[in-house]
Amino acid sequence: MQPIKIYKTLYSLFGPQNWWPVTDKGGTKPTYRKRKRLTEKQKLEVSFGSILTQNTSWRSVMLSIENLRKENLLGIDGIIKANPKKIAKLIRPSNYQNQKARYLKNFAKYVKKKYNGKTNDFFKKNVSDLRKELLSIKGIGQETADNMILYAAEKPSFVVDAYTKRIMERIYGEKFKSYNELKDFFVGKFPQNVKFMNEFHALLVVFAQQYCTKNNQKCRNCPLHSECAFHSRN
DNA sequence: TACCAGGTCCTCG
DNA sequence: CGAGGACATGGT
Repeated sequence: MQPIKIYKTLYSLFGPQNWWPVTDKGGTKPTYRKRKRLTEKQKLEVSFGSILTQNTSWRSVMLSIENLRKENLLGIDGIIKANPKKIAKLIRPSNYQNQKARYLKNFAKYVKKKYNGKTNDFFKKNVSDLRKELLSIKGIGQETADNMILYAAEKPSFVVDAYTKRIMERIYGEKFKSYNELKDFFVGKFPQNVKFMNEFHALLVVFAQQYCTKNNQKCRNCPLHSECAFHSRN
């Protein structure tokens, strides 16, 4: 089964996901809504969320984001000035709070230093350069970098996460040793446009959570059941 | 109770 | 390089 067919099947089942959830003007929490274009503030919120959601459920991350907003800390300058312990306390719900407080500061300091705090200028760069710069920041690994490129900078990039790995290894019946090996597998197999890549990744997440679970207890009603190598073997 | 959740860094071989 | 440990909360 081609990746494009996986996409079509999941899309017809779940519909558009409209990622990444962000807070609208005057709102108090991130929501999934259709939006034409992100404001600079929203791009920053997506960036922070990308870091906070590392190995953590989105539900917990929302609490952290709400906490940060209450203290007016969803901005470059705010994070730079804030005491690390204060940040850690606010983002505690999303786990690894001390580490992630550092990561947020690293990101903010980088944008401040290299782009005078203008997140928009940073995200205007071409994908290749942007990715390199993101990866140079301690706390931003490959997945977080791709995530920011796709959902904050709104440029084409394929995000590989634990869900993607699990799904693909089951469907295709082969192991992918590294992040890049899995990413390379998809090269040339689907359109390289933002909308498609945005929805594809989001759909894979929803699919993994609802059907392709770790304990494979939900295989029974799986929409990709018949074309899954894992299922065929069992 | 244990296990998992939209990873990354560091160290060691 | 790639494996293995640290990080260290909240939900089920």
